[in-house]
Amino acid sequence: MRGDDQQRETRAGRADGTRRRATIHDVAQLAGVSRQTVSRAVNDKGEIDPATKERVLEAARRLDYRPSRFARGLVRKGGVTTGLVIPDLMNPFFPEVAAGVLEAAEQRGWQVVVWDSRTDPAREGEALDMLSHQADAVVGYFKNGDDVLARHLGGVPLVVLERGPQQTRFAAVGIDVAAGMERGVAHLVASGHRAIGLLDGDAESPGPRRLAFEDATRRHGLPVDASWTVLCPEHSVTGGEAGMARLLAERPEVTAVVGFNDLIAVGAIRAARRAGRRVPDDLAVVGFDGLSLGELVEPALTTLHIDKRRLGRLAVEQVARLRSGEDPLTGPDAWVVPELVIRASA
Amino acid sequence: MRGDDQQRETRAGRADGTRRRATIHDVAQLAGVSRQTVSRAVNDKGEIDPATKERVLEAARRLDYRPSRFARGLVRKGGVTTGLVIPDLMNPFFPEVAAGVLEAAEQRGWQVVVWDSRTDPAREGEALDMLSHQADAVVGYFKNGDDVLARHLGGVPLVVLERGPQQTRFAAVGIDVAAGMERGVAHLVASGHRAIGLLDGDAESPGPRRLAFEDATRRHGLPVDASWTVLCPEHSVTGGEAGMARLLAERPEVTAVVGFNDLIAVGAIRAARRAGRRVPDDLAVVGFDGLSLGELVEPALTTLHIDKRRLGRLAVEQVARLRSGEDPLTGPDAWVVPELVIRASA
DNA sequence: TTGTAGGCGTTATCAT
DNA sequence: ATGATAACGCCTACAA
Repeated sequence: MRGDDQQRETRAGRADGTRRRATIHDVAQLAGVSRQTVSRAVNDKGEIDPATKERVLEAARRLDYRPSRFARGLVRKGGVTTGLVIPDLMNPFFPEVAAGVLEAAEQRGWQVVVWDSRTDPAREGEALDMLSHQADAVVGYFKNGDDVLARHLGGVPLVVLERGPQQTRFAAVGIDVAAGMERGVAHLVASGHRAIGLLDGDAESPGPRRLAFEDATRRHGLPVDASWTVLCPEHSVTGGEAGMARLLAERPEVTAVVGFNDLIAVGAIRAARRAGRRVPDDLAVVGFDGLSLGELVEPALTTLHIDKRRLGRLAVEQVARLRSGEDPLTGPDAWVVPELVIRASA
Repeated sequence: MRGDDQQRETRAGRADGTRRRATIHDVAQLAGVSRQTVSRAVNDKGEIDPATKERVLEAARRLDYRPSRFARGLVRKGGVTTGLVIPDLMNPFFPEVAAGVLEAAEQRGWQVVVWDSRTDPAREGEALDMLSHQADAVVGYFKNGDDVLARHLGGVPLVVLERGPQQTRFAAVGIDVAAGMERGVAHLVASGHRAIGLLDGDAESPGPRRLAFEDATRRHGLPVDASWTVLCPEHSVTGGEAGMARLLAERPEVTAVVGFNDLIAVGAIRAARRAGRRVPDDLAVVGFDGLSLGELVEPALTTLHIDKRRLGRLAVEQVARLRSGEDPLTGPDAWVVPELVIRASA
C-alpha cells in the first residue's frame, strides 16, 4: 500500500455505509496491472494475455466493477439520448405515439427517456428542466407556450407534437385537424344530420378542433353556434360522459356528435344510451383517434383514424434533421391526415 | 491566437460538415475570459460581474453551447438512470406498469429510459446490451432465462417483473397468480360451473397461470385435463378469439373460461358470441388484468384486477434496495394480489 | 470578481 | 503483452 492510496477512500466503504463505486483504478490495483490493461480486458480487445485477462475480470467481478458511463461517454462521444414528454400514459393514444418514437429512435441507436407530465404545465417545466440537462433533444406534447418552453429548454432542440407549424416557432409534427374534421362532418351530413355537436377538449378558447368543426359545419350550410360545442376538460371516457350529458341538456335536438378523441366519443355513446338514446339511430357518434379500443365497444366507433406510430416516427425524423442542421420538415410532410373509418356508431 | 489553439479544430466545422459541439473552452475564448468564469455564468453562481456574465452568456448563445452531460456527470456524480424493458406498448397493461415506474422514479429524481422488446428474446438481448452500458439498473419483463439475462447484463442490477421469486435469482416483483386464480375459479364454481377452460398465454409448457388453474380446479373437485387449456401465443384480442374458437371446437361442453389476460378474455367473449353463445348465460368469461377497457366492452368483463401502478412502483423500490445494498423485498411484500372484480361477463 | 491547478473515470496513442 | 501519458469537458478548491 503506497502513500497516496491511503488518502483515497478504501473501497470497503465509508462512514455512511454507502460504498464508493469501484473504478478502473481499483480493479487495476487489485489485479496488479495498469488501468490500461483493465480497459483492454473489460472491453475485450485483443493484445492481452488470456491469463491476465482472466485475472483482471475476476478482480472486476469481485469489486462489482462497471465502467462509468459518464467517463466513457466523455472520451467516446457517447450516444444520443432524446427525451419524450407524454401527457397521459393511460390514454391509449400516447403509448402508440411513444411506440413510434421508440421504434424510430432504436433504429438510429438512440435512447429515449420518458416523462409523464400528466397534462400539468408545472410538471412539464420540471420535465424539461431535467431533460434539458440529460437529453440531446426533446419531443413531446406541451400545454405551455413557446416562451415558457424555451426558458426551460436552455437551447436543447425541441419538436412539439400536435401543434400546427404556424402555432409554434419550434419544429413540429402535426395532425391535419381541418382535413379530418371535414371528413367527419361531411360523413354525418351525407347521412342526413343537420344538428351536429362537438365534444371539444381544448381549454384555450377556440382550439383547433373547434375552429375546424365550425369551418366544416359552416361550409356544409349548418348553423354555427357556440352552444353546439361543450368542453370536456378531462380527455377520458368519464369526461366524455359528462360532456355528452351537458350537450343533451342544452341541445336536446342534437342527432350527431364528434368527439375530441375516441375516449370522449366512447363516453358520449355511453351517456347517450344511458339517456335512452339509441346509437347510431337517435345519435350518431364519431371519434377522433382511431384507437383499437373503438372496435371493441358497442356499437363499434366510427372514427377519424390517426397513424400514431407515424406521428412518433416523424417526430424522431425531425429531431434528426435538427441535429444535422437540416431544415425540419414543414407543411404536409410534417402532418398526419386522419382517415375516416366507418363503423357502427355513425 | 496562440499556437495550441491552431491545432484545435475550429468551431466553424470540419470537412464532413458536422460541426464539433462547442465546449466551455470555446465560449471562454470567444468571451475573452477563463473557463471558470464561463462555468460561473452558465450555472449562475454569484461572484461574477453582471456585465461579464451577460457577455459570457451571449457568447454561449452564439456558439449554441450546452454543457456536456458526460463531463458534468463525471464530476458531479450524475443522476440515476434506470432502464425499463416492456414487451408490448400496445397492450394497455404495460403502459400502466410503466406509469408506476415513471412515477416512482420521478419521485426519486431518477430518469427512465424505455425499450420495447416486442416480446422478442433477441431484442431483449439487444436492449440489455444497450442498457447495461447506459443505465444504473434495469427493470422489465423478459422471456429469456436468468443465465442469458446475466450474460447481457454485465453486472447491472436487474429487477424482473411478473416472475415468482423462486423462478429467478434476480430481485423480482410478482403477481400472486395462485391466489388470483383461486379467486376466479372459486367464483365460477360458486356460480355452478363445472366445465371450465383456460385460455393460457405462457409458451413454456405449464406456465404459472396453467399450474395455478389446475391446482384450483383440482381443489374444487373438477376434472383436470390438458384439453381444458388452449394456448394463445398472441396476447391480444385476436389471439383470444382464435384460442376461444379452438377451445369451443375441442370442448363444446365448456361453460366458463378464464383468460390469460383481459385482452384474451375480450377476444373470448367475441368469439363465443360469434359462435352463437350468449355471455354470460352460455359462457362465463373471466379476465386477468383489470384493464379499464374491460368496463367498456359488452358485457363488461369480470376480471382479476391487478394493481399495475403498484407493480411499477414496487419495481423501483426494489431497484433502490439493490442500489443501497439492502436485501430486496421477497415474499408477499414483493407480490401484488389480484382482486376479483365482478361485472357482467361472469 | 477573476484566474490557476487539479482531478473526476475512461480510452487512445505511443512507448517499451 | 503491458504500461505511461495525454486527452475528453467540466467543476471545486484555492490563489490572486
